[in-house]
Amino acid sequence: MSKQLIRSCCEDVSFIPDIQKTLPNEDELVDITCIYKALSDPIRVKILFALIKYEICVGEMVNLLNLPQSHVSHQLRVLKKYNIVTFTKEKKMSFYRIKNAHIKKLLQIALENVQCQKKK
Amino acid sequence: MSKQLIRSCCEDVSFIPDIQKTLPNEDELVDITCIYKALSDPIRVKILFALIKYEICVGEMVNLLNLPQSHVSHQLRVLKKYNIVTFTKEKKMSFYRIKNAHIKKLLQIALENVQCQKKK
DNA sequence: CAAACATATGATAAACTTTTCATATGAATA
DNA sequence: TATTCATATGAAAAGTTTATCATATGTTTG
Repeated sequence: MSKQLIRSCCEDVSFIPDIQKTLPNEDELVDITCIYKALSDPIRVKILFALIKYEICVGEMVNLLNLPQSHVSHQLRVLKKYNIVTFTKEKKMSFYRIKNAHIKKLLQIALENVQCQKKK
Repeated sequence: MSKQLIRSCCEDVSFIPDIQKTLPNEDELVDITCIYKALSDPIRVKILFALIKYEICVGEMVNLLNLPQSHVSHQLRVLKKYNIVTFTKEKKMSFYRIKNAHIKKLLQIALENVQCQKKK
């Protein structure tokens, strides 16, 4: 399934220009990193797995996670800042959901990887 | 394409038991978080994008990234610790590669997301 | 329009990460 | 076997993130 990798070694002919061509540009790298940073906390990941099938208000997340309300709000702030979630206000409440299908896919693949590794 | 989300609100009937059933368990959550933590630094992400098509020795990464060798080694240590990369020793050198296809997919999807968002 | 409620924000201490320099390890070659 | 070279490790300063408390904002209902 996986293609043969080219070997780039500091002693041989340099592949560095070829490698450079395959890399995302600096802005893209930073943006990619921000997505992963948003996903690198267990509370935020728990919130996100909950949001795969449900649209949830902050009070309900507080009940689900058993954490102080301000802590939940701060975590949601990180997720908003990095464009991972969005929300709708309705009555006094804010209902959060995952912003797009890529994010759901990232969650699903990481879970698959973890479950796969466990088997070995 | 995306199914309708169920709305869970702290004022109505509680969906919390249903939500709990959909969540990964605590160990899985931590392991998932570790993958994202490993990917949440621009230098590590740059190394990983390079490793998608190439198997690269430490010295060559130093040339590619223009960073002190010890810095590159420390970053590789993080990637090894979280099971993102593996390596083969040959002569004096260590050649690194991405551990599995899930990791490559995570990189590809985050890049797609970033490129998609930019268009909007 | 005042009280109550849901959510957001700010400040701060504690915990963790990143980066650097110096140095250790261990393999290969002279 | 001594030297050189490639990589890894350790310690420490600087920077970042998380968790908490207190409080602010803004909407709704009495």
